[in-house]
Amino acid sequence: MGSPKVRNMEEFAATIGLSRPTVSKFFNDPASVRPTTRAKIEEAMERFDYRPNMFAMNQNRKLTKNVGIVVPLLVDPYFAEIARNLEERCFDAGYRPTLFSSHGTAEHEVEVLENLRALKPAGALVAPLGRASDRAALKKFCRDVPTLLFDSNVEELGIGFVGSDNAQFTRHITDYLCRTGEPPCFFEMKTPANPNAHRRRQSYLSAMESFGCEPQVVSVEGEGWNIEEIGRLGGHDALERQVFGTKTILCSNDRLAIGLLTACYERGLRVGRDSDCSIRVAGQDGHPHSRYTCPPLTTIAHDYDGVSKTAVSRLFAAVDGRRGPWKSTRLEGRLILRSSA
Amino acid sequence: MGSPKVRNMEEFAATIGLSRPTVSKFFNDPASVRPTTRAKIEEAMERFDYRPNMFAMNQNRKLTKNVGIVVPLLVDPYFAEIARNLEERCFDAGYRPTLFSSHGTAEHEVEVLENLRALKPAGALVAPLGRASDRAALKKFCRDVPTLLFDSNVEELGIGFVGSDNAQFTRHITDYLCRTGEPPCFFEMKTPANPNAHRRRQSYLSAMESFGCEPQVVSVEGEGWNIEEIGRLGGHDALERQVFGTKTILCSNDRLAIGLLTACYERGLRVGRDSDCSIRVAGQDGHPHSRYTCPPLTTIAHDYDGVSKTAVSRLFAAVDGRRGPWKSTRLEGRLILRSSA
DNA sequence: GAAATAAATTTACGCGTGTAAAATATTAGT
DNA sequence: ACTAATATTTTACACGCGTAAATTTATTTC
Repeated sequence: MGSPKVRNMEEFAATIGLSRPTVSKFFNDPASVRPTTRAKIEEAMERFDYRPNMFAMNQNRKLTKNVGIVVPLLVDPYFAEIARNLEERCFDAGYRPTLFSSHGTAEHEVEVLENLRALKPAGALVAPLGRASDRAALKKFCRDVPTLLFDSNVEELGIGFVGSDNAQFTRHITDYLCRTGEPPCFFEMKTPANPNAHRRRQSYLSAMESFGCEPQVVSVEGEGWNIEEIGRLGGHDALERQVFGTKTILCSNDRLAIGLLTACYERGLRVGRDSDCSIRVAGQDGHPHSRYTCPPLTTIAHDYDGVSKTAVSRLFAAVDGRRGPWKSTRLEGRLILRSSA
Repeated sequence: MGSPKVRNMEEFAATIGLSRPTVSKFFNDPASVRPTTRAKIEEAMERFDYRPNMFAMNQNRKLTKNVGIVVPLLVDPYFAEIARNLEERCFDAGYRPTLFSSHGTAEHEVEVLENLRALKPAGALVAPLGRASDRAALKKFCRDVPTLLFDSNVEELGIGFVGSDNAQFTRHITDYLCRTGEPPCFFEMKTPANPNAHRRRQSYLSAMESFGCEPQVVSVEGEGWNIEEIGRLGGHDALERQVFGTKTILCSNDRLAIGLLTACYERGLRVGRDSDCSIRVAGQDGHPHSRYTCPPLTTIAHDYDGVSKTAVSRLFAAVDGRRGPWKSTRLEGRLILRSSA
């Protein structure tokens, strides 16, 4: 208990009778010092529970083990989940991940990038805000640190992009909906924060066209990230005014679908594919919560593991010098059939 | 565009013809330098977009504006939400919040605390893991940096504790359930990760006793943080074996309730307080998603704003030297009546 | 306009660490 | 036991910045 406070590596080294650089070498690689000194250091670590200052370490280090992970918003379980997945993989690869959230605004995004740069990261995994992102700041960051973009692509920045094939997502689920019933109407936000939304709408339009169906898009008002509520209110409005031309609704994303499901519930509409149901609702994303809606939401899920695995391995390849040309990888989604559609 | 790279404050100051400390003073307080030099610096900031290294700044600073926020798990929307709330308040107060997640394990928790300490924070807001936490490490941390505990209390550490009055939560909602129908059965995890769960069970037991009702607790198996699934599986099992003695079920938390709701749905049980419903389900927490379950979940919500406001103001009071004796504040929950119970 | 005073700036050192080059200790070979 | 080769440790400087004390410059007073 009576651990005398050892404030820095200098003092710590002194208590053992070694010089600081020797101890520094030990922390960098315990096998690089003589077994006897190593034992002495390890013994001292028990007595004084000293640990080197992570930030001072990285200050003057040539190659750090830091990896920055930036997501637009942590309160969205989708980002929280993929961030957790990425963090774990970095950690297992011997790197030290640090998570940042842009809080949904471009100002925070550039600030976060600036702070991240100060960490001298070996690399970064960033999911940009998209439309709203400060292109110049992002570009400058990518020029300085090996960066792999994920979730949403912005130009051809960094070492590459890994994300989902949104076009395939929408085409696939639209196809499923067409083959199992009425062609779907597309339910989306008028001004979505995420650029993937545009790609999904485009894909819906072209898919419908190729199936020889008449596309129909319902865009609801609403700003910000409280997407479930936007879906609920917009759903009520659309249902009230009967602007859905069909009984099948494909939502631009799961959070919107969750809100719409609630609107349906509140209006006493039975949702599902059974004959006694009056409406079918499908989402897109494979949101952690989609399993627990009622009825459970039919959706097309991101390949979380595939995306994070590919992203991390490609980043580390670049960090290790095996940097190829800029490359974009878009993974296909997996259709999750549940009872909502 | 042709911004010549300025690597550090020294180089930046040189381009203006000033010494570094002057520029340092400027960044610390722009009003502390002569208006003419201030203009020169600001002009140079435009040309070379230089920003000081945040971590180097804090290295030798007497009082930083850093505030560490530690939560057990970011994938839980409850923690994500309260963390966001706290971050915003810190930011608005002129502080620089940094968010850390313990990833649900004690090892990560001590590591996170250690890294946080290296940031030389002015203060910290930490939600400990609870039972699993490394007491000694937490104690040592609290001794060194002004720390306010939130969500779950561990001994009387730091400058105080701010959280919810779990006893009141359970008593209040138990009271409501008793007065509006059958007394509830308590549905919980056998080995919950969060210590608040124990308090809630105790409160349920004493509340039932004081109402003169026979308490009944159903504890389900399951480790880890995939609580919805634990609730769903445990719910199926309990429903199958008919171990719920009543038609009213109070869950230890909302995530468990969400899982139970899904189990009910899958078994074709109508949930709600209407006469045609066979079961009532209530949760506790006011989880961001509880609004969107179906039926919408009756629950008792944390006073998110109250907790974060109190936590932040008390921390800053202590940071500013106005540190009173250790104090615990437990805020009451707000009953949210929805149709599930 | 010189002296006194106030304000701004610079000098010099410190924070806790990494790292190349120099010095020292250890081991191998004879 | 002695020298050469090698492994280990130390010396010396670097990183990007804060800050007290000393110095310079600007402002006020008479």
